[in-house]
Amino acid sequence: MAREKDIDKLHAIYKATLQLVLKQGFSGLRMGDVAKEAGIATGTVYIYFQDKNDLINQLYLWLKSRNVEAYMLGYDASKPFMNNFRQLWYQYAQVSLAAPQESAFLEQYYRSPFLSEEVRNTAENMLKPIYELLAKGKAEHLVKDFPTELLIAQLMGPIHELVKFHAEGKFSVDEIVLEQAFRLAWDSIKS
Amino acid sequence: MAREKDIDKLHAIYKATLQLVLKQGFSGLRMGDVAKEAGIATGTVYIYFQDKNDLINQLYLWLKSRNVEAYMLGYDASKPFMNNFRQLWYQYAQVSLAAPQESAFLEQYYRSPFLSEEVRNTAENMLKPIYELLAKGKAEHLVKDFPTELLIAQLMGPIHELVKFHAEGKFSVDEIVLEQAFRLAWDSIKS
DNA sequence: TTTTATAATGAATAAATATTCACTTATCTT
DNA sequence: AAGATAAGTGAATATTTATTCATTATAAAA
Repeated sequence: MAREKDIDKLHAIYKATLQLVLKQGFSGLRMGDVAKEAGIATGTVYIYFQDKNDLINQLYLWLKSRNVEAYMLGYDASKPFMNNFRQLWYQYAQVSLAAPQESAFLEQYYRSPFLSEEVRNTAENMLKPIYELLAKGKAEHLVKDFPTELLIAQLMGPIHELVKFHAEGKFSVDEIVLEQAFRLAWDSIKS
Repeated sequence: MAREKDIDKLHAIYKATLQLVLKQGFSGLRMGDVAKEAGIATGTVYIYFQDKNDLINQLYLWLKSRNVEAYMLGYDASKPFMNNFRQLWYQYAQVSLAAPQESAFLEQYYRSPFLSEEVRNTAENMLKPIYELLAKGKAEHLVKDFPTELLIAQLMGPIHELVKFHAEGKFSVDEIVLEQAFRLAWDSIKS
């Protein structure tokens, strides 16, 4: 009973926090600034989050699940390996490139000391379908019989790196480059 | 004339800072702790560094140059492409794996808002020989004629990713895995 | 409409911590 | 050996900032 929490305020806090963290890093993040940017009072932030650390953890989880949802769109384990591989690779790349700052945040904070073990594990679990897909590719002799973790590193690494280049404006990733990148990825792991 | 700065103290400060940043992140870094860990007085840190930000920037530069020096060891642009490529790839991977935390620090802070533009550029320049090597490989038709940045991303990305896995203890990178990783790298970019 | 539980506020509080500085110590020069 | 210059110290200061809390506003339930 009584008044309910406002989902819009929650989202406003998330957005404000992301923006500030990207601009100034975690150490530059002030709860007062978050509140100001979100258009609410300082104390209100503490109604939605226990403390600063909780806020960062929840933000991470929020962004990560939106992210996973986006690149897993239309994924269906029963489809042939190559279809799923191509689709997943492109979607992961495109989603990452479309919001490079969010990707950078997710990448950076996954290893930061701020994330709780629990949140880290939750994020880890979201990669499961990718592991399973590669296992399938190996079983069908389409992919080199190397450790799955190695293959994952080989596939995700270049995308992460490209996203960073792209975000820095050092190198623009267009359609053509994306196709070239996919070719590199596939040439790399195909058996 | 008069007393000179003590290089051992400088290094002690660097080491203390690195250790603390790795454990608690930049936001958890306290100048008092740095001094304590380095076995000197708080004020002394300010004789060696202007402020906290300067300390982080200088630390980055210090680690980066040691890092580059280590993996560039024995590099000689006049040797055949494949020799240099193999050597550089292995050295980069081994150096990174040998000190995964330092590598993580370098990777993470390269994109952080704390690094000054100048330091960032200096770091960027250190990659030049790698760019030149790949350009040579393309010119000799040994490597796919794709943008150099794309090839760099394809080569460095997986190593960075592997180092992270390795550091987390999620996946142990031994001799065999390293050979497999090299094979993936080469299969990927060879023309 | 009244009651009630909870959201929202933001000034005040409580810490935390970067930085300074008056003073001491060490080392170099003459 | 004396003087000069800069390193080294760490308690005191200044500042920044997370968090609290007394109070008010709001929406759901009775």
